[in-house]
Amino acid sequence: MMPKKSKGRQKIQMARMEKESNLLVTFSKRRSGLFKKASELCILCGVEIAIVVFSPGKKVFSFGHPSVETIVDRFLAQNPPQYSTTSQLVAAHRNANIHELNRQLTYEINQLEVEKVKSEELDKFRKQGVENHWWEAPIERMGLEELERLKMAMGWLKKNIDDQKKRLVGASQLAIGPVVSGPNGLGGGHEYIVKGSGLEITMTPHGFVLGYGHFGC
Amino acid sequence: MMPKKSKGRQKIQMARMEKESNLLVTFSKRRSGLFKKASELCILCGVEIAIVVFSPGKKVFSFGHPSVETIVDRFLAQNPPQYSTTSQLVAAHRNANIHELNRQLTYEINQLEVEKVKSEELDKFRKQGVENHWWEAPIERMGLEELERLKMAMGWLKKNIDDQKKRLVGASQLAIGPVVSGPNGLGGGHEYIVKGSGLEITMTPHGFVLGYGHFGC
DNA sequence: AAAGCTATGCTTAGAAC
DNA sequence: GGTTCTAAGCATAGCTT
Repeated sequence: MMPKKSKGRQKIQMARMEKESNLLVTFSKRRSGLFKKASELCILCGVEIAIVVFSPGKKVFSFGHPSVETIVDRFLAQNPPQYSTTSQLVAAHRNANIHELNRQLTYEINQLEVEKVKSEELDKFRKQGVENHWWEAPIERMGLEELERLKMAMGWLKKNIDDQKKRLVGASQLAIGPVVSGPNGLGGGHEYIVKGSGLEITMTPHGFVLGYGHFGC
Repeated sequence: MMPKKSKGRQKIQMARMEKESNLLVTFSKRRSGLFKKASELCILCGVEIAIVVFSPGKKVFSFGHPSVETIVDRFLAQNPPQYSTTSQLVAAHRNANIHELNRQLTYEINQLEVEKVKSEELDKFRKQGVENHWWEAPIERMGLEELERLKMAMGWLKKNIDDQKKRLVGASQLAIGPVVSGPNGLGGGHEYIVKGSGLEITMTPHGFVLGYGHFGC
């Protein structure tokens, strides 16, 4: 009888691994497994997921569908830190939403500029045959349609930002920039900006962001 | 011979599940599995992970160690959207870092106020015997030490924010609020704020945030 | 250190409650 | 809607290359 070639998988203690070499291998394997599980959850249940991992070597790995930024923005918009009683902090947070709008818009505009580069990078990744998960699939097929929606989204976002800026500072200039809050730290007239539909709809209109996952770093 | 009581696990197609009832059950099971995998990766490899999931019902579920906010902030600080050639957008982004500083500080300040409430909520969760994962472990044991570090971090962050505000607008007031950029959209003197060590060190000093995971919503 | 192997432990689909 | 059970599918620790 042949001796067994391997003892197979052995149980391990749930504690930080001692051997650094094992730890690195395990991290790589389990990170891959985690991302695969996430992708399956996306596919099976049609949900949106973002994962950010800082490796033992402090490098960042991320998984996102449709993108980490999309989900993070929505998370931050919906889980704003609770307000302090300090009026300055309240004022700072009121502007946060305008800022998030700015960032979202800028992000989307920049996608136009970096899309080609990213596409090439993804192609390189795939040709190196690293892995073959669906989130590394060709970006090309979502080029045209998304660009069209993006164009609409941009116009819409820009209008909303401008409207909200007018409400906040009474200014009518279209330039995108920081907005200062009024002197009254808790004035009721602006509250709806924080929790109102204006922000939620504007920030993350369903399907209005370029949807693709990205990987590694 | 007894008839088999179950066919056991059956293979499924990797595509969106048809039956909505099955989809909901699968989402719940697999989300739980995903978070468990993440927690194991945290423990075994000592890494930091954030997961945000938007459920089929658009509710948000999150896993984070030490916290979603910590990791998201670091991710955003390290993956800033590429600059557009549009000067307004550049200006908007320059202020983004100050804003992130503000948000981080505000978040940490507010932790002081909400910690007790969260602790009680977690206790309730545990007493309901929902699950028994480590990230739902008692928050009490990290109360004192973290509060001490938080106190230091607050002073440090406040100083940095003030310093950077002075550089940007020449103002010396300590009030936390939005900062306007100079008229020249691409002035070289402020560039270091975007990528410089001031932000990176200030935003996410290792171990300077309240470290605990949170769950559900 | 990255890729493949294999036996074993872990996850989970389907069903019943 | 949640729980529990079962058996089959899947992930992966320890090896080897």
